[in-house]
Amino acid sequence: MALNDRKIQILQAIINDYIETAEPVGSRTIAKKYNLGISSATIRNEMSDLEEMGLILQPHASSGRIPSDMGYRLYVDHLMQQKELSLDEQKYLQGVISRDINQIDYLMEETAKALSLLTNYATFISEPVGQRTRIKQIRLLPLDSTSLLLVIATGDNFIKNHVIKMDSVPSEEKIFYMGICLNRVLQGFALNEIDGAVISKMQAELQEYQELLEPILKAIEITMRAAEKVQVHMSGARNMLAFPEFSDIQKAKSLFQTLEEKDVLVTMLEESKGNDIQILIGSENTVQGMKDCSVITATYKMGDNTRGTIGIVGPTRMDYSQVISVLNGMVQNIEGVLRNLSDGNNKNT
Amino acid sequence: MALNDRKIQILQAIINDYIETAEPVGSRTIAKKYNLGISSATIRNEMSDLEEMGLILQPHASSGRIPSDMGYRLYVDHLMQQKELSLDEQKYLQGVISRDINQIDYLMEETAKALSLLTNYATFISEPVGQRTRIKQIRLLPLDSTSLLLVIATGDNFIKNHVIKMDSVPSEEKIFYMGICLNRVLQGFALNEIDGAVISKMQAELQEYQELLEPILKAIEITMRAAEKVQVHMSGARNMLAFPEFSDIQKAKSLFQTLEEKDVLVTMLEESKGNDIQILIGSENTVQGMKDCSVITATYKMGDNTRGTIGIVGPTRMDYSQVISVLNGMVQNIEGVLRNLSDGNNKNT
DNA sequence: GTTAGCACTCAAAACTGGTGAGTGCTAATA
DNA sequence: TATTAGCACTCACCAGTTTTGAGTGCTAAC
Repeated sequence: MALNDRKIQILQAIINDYIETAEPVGSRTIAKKYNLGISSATIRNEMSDLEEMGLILQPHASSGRIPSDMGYRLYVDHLMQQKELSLDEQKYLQGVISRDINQIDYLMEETAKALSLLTNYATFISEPVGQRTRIKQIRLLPLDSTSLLLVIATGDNFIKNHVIKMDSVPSEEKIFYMGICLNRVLQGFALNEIDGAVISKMQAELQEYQELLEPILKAIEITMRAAEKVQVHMSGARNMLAFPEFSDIQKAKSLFQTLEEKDVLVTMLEESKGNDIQILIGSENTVQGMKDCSVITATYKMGDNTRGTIGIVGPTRMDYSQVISVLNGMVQNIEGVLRNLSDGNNKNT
Repeated sequence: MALNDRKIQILQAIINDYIETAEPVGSRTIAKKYNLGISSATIRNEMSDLEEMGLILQPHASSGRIPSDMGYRLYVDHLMQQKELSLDEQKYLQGVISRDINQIDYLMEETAKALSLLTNYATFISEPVGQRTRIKQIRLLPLDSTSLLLVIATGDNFIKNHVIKMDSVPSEEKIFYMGICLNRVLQGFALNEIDGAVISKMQAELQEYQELLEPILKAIEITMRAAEKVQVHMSGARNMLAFPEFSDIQKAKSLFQTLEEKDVLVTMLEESKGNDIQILIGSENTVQGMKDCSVITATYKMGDNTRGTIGIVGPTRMDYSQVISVLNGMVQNIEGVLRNLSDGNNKNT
């Protein structure tokens, strides 16, 4: 059975209508609303074919049809046309980032909020991550008479701190010197590369402060492990409650459970990293609890190999083309802000 | 009309039953279940009085009674008896924190998760904050040929970083020296105290690096503003969906909206800071969107004046005494972990 | 190949009466 | 005088029935 033009028109009509109304679409509706020049009976015959091909399905015997995941896939891959952002939306996008945001985590927070407001779906976003496993700079600073601060910058200029408590802290100069030594030895290393050889080297360099070495090494391990953990921000989960798909409390609850699991979200974002735009429809999602949703992800870049990912979660009948264009717009914007932030917003103003 | 013993017994019965079942409680139920030695008719008369006093109310003409906010208030203030933690719960509490958590934000995250699991309500928690507006130590570190790292430690050992971009970064020694100067001048100051006098002093000290002063000052401002913003972690919002009170999607949505607003949560926690345990019942909440809920907050301390707050949100018929005992237990635990974390978990092991 | 027409299906809405948990009131009782 | 038994009444809820309407598939005619 061939997927001729007319079948495609009908499929498109069904998808458009269902995205809009969330109600199964019947042949008469299509005949009346989209004047394809054929009668409802003919549409019925075609729909019967489309169902046989697995592109649409019937929730129950005497109801209209809804698109299947496979139907959406066909739509997304071949039928959908890119939507342009409305002026309002463009303006809003600009507005959200025009404020001088200069801390990455606020930028993430604001972006997630804006996207969930703009799309009415749920949004999650991971911060830009590059060479985060590798030590770029490592230093020590005195805080007070019993605490020392360990500062580690990773390859992607991500900074992580750790306060080390001890009985008494050496003088400022000694600490400075220790930090320099530490840095000389460990610069460029990843945590799993710090083996016996490296440690002996450190012992040699820091001979005077043997007793401090152990707590410092432990602090480095803790800090690097923490640095490797990627932060993810989530917003707009409540939007999902507005969709009839989730008026069943049980379904809503299990979706919310998934959305609260940051580890799961990170994994999802990791998996799609690299693709400019990735779309996973319903059952295509590997994560349980997302099988009733579609997830669209977009990757943004910040120089080099430093990247982050944005994900939008909606019902399978989400407005794919709108989400994609908003995401594209937002990626542009974030990249702009990050560029501005990383090469000197301090110079102007 | 006096609130005699019998009335109190009846009120208590109504509250207990309603907390358990979420169904309006009738006179016959009370007569059968709680043998107070009086007939349902007598109970009806007493209930009529209790209603007149505003302690209970009737959802509709021929239904049983439910406690009013005022009724809960009386219960919480005078009738409720402290519940002991079950062994399982005590064990769980221990287990949650026995893992070696050494980053404050993970501790917050884990605590919120544990509490929402343990109580089946929603939990939010603010990190320990003390002298966060005051600079305790300030330093500069070189990151690479075009970026400088500003590190600020505030009075409560909270660390905040900021990467400053510039055309070229001076030598390590010069930066070290600049950092020391900066520290000498600014130590002990709050952002709003850095006035003309202080700035001229800095200009004098850093004469050689006039052109760096402006970006550094700007970075200090940004960083201190960010430091002042208190982080809050939220968990278990989905639990609220399990309660019949929120089976109305609209109500659920507006509650979720409030729970997603971190600023609102911070305000709520701030307002209750200082009180060991604070209970706000239904309409007593100033925050719109929480008027159908009760919020119990507890303050935990970390030496000096450094404090954080935990909040538990549930329906007004929440299990107050259980939540209070769990909160008390958790405060003990957190304080333990923080104490351990701040006076040298690095020494042992 | 297309369409009009018709019998059929089935979910959802509207209506029905019955049930039961609750009330308030009153009169009898201790 | 406080308590209680008894009774009429209310009203949400449930189960069953009917009605409605949007939908289908099939068939015969164009």
